[in-house]
Amino acid sequence: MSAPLYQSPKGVHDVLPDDHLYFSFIKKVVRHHCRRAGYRRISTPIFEDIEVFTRSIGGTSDIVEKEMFTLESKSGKKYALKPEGTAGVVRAYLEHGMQQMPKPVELYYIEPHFRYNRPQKGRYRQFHQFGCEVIGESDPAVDAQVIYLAYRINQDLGIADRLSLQLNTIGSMEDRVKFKEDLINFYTGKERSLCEDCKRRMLENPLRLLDCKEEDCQILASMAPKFENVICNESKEHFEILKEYLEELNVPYELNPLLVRGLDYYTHTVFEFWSKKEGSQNATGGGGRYDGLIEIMGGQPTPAVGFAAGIERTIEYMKEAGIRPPNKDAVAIFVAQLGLVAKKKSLTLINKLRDQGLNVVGAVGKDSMKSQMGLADRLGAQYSLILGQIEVQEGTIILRDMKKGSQETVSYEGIVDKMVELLGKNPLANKKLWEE
RNA sequence: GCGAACUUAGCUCAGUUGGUUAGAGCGUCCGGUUGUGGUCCGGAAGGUCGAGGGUUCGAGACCCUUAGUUCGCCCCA
Repeated sequence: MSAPLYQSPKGVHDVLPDDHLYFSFIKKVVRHHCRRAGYRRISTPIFEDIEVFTRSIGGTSDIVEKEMFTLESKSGKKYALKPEGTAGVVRAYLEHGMQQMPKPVELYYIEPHFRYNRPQKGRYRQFHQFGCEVIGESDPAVDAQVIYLAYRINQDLGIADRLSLQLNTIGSMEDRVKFKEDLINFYTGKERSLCEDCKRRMLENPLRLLDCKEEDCQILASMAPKFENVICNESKEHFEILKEYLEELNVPYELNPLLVRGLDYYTHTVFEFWSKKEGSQNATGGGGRYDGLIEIMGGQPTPAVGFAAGIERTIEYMKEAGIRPPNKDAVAIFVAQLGLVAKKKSLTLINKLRDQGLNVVGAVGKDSMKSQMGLADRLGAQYSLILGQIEVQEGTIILRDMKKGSQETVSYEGIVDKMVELLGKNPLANKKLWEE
């Protein structure tokens, strides 16, 4: 079957068991750190009224212009699959009156997202992000703590030193409007010296003009108006204090005056985690402050900060770093059996072992000892328990250490306790899972 | 959305200037006599060479179309 009848659509992929080891691990680390910092988990729908996104992200952003998966109901209502997390969280915040909650409101999410763009490695049409939002506090200490949380998660995932934190401030919304005007004024009349891309950038995203790699454009960029001259004092001060906090927290960062983010709602602080390696799709995540967004979405003016990171890209970097997540699926015990009576008896034994919190697999549909042991080996079982007709009669069972290759015949009576002793007690054993 | 490369068994890849029944390694399954794995030996299954069309006596190899993947641009997760 070299050409399967069906395959997954372009740019979307199955998450296979081996990759779920990474997914589960990342989820665990994220939950652990968010919980400790007082965040609570939120999930928003996979699709929303399209305006939730167009209004928040900004009509001229790439995401809204060409990367949204749109849906239309039979009655003509327009929806879009969520391309990022913040818009939906803010919508939920306002819809459920979370303004009433003690401030700041701290929320985190681990969710699939969708963008209709041309797939490449690390850039898919369905991808997963974890992220967090802190709503209702403007103090730069919160920015610092959000950045620290992201950094700390990267540390526990083993990729912190492979990433560099790029940091910048983009001022208030007014500052940026003013700066864009200044830039356009400066470049007007100089279009002839610009490359084709920059001519387009001038109309679509003037801030990107400063970032062009063409030599002529760089010369012009070096003479262009400086953002420092436009930025308001409040934003400058906010940024200065943030940098001090980051130093106090020992979070290394690089100032990057050219860092701008693709979503319109950001204000003041912006940051991204970039790979230290050369490459294009190299940001694992990023975020920033969005003090204007809640008002844009119909709420009271409310300051907020957040960040989000891509799980697929994070996994890429973990693999590069040689990080192997723990395998909670590993089989501890394989139960082999011979004869009908033994098979029947083994079914109960398997369940008793499982109830002790052990991962146990039994042979089903395999009759020869040889193929059963072969299976135990390939499953990577630490121990095999062998129950045959003789053992059933004698009230014994064979316990085989697969790694050592040695085995002994022990009493069937105490085998469950013995296995628990050998493999370590599981705190969840014999306990209702909903009890703390 | 633009430019380019790639696409042969489950996986990683061979396949000489177009020529007989398309190969290897790994993996899978089954054996190497009585109830035992990982090594070794033997055997088997598995491919209409991404799909569709064309050129040719003849195409995995050449041409066109299409799909997917990857790289660059754009942008970001």
